[in-house]
Amino acid sequence: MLQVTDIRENKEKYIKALAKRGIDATSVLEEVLNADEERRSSQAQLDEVLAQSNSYSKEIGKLFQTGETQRANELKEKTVQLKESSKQLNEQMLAAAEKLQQLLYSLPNIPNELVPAGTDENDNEQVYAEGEIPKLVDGALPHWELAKKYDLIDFELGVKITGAGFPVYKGKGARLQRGLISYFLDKNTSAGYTEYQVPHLVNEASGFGTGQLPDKEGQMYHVGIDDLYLIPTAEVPVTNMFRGNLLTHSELPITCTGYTPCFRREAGSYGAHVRGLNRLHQFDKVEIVRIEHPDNSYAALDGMVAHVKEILRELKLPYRILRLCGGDLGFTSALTYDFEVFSTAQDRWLEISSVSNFETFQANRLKLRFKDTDGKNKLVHTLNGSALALPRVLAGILENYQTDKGIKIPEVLVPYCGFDFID
RNA sequence: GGAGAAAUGGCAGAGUGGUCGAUUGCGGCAGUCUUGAAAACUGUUGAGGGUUACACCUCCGGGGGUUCGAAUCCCUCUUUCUCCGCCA
Repeated sequence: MLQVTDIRENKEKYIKALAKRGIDATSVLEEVLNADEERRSSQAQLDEVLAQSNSYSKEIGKLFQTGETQRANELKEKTVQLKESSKQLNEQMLAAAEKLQQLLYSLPNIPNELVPAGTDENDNEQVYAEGEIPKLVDGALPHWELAKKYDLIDFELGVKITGAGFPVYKGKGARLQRGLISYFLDKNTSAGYTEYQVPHLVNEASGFGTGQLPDKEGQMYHVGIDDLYLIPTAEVPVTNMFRGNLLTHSELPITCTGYTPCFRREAGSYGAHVRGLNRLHQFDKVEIVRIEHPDNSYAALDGMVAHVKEILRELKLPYRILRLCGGDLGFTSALTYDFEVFSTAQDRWLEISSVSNFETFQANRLKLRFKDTDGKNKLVHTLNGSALALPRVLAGILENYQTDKGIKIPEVLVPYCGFDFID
């Protein structure tokens, strides 16, 4: 959520920045400032009435103590009217505050200066690429056929017990998944991230905290009877562990990692691009989350990018890094780098990680602050990234490591899998 | 699921209708001492809104009520603890 105090002072900056997302925010921001003005003026009037009322009360107390009941009762009558008007003003103030809140909820984060202008994924800017694209054998298969051929994943079985987008991993396929999760967690913890196991369902307040609610409600599975949401990413429970906290500056940075399944309804897209592991309703992901001092958040973002790079380098997968353009940037993000692995058999890039700095956007909703060295309470910066999302990494491994005899296992994963070849 | 107790500032923990936005301890910050650090001592320190700055307003788990006045009394919800039941 954007900070209204900052909008008040830098309206033009916000209009300019949001234009990068293709949003003309001129009139919305005008409404924001009007609602803010309305809230403040009705609050000021209310405060005045309450101040008067408070001073009467104090006086009445004193009068009773000195036994001047007559005078006290006279004053009591004066407070009746004040009460009535305070009630009215309070309603006015709450209505304006609510309106302001709704307007602010509707506005996405403002992009960082580095974010290129653009409308969709075609305008994303490639900033890095590494790894050789392998030459595959004749008749190389896409991963969904490899999965079937070597009996690694059963998509139909998942359809039977749940529905499309809920695959069943089997045998070496299941073991490879487990190996990847352990490998990722080990990489993250040895880079200093603390491992967490968190709930896979969260309450409404957590959904609001990280920005999934209210604008992306339809993307989460909702358990109505208990009013809980299945998490779309570990980001939600992990970041919300710190909701409402006031940290000391010496506690920063806080770095967490966690493996969770992720649940996404993602309605609306069909065809070859969602075949196999390309898009799922349930998938596994290892996430890294950082809570940072504002001065350090962009250095931290670079550090996270370097960390993910190292993992992909070890896996020897060909990948590239994109800086997302304004039109493709997530609602809550100020700057995002997407990592994509090249799927040779499909001849296309698959997104496997997204690393973002949210600056104060989440922290403002979360009321997650720290006491800085100057004694002032400030909002922290939150960041997170996938390190990594499993299905497409698995797809990339299966496709890029295939030979005419079977599938090789990347060297670093062999100790985690207990085998080096799938045939 | 049933019965009882509780929820207070970053943390711990006093406070049962009127100088209580809250005693105290720890922690934090600043200083003295020290080559430096620790210890000790001194000072300072809740959050939010509002103001150029003050003033002022709100906040003692959430919501509602009683009262001129509520951390304090009443209702309700949530959570935690103890006991019982059930159970991986």
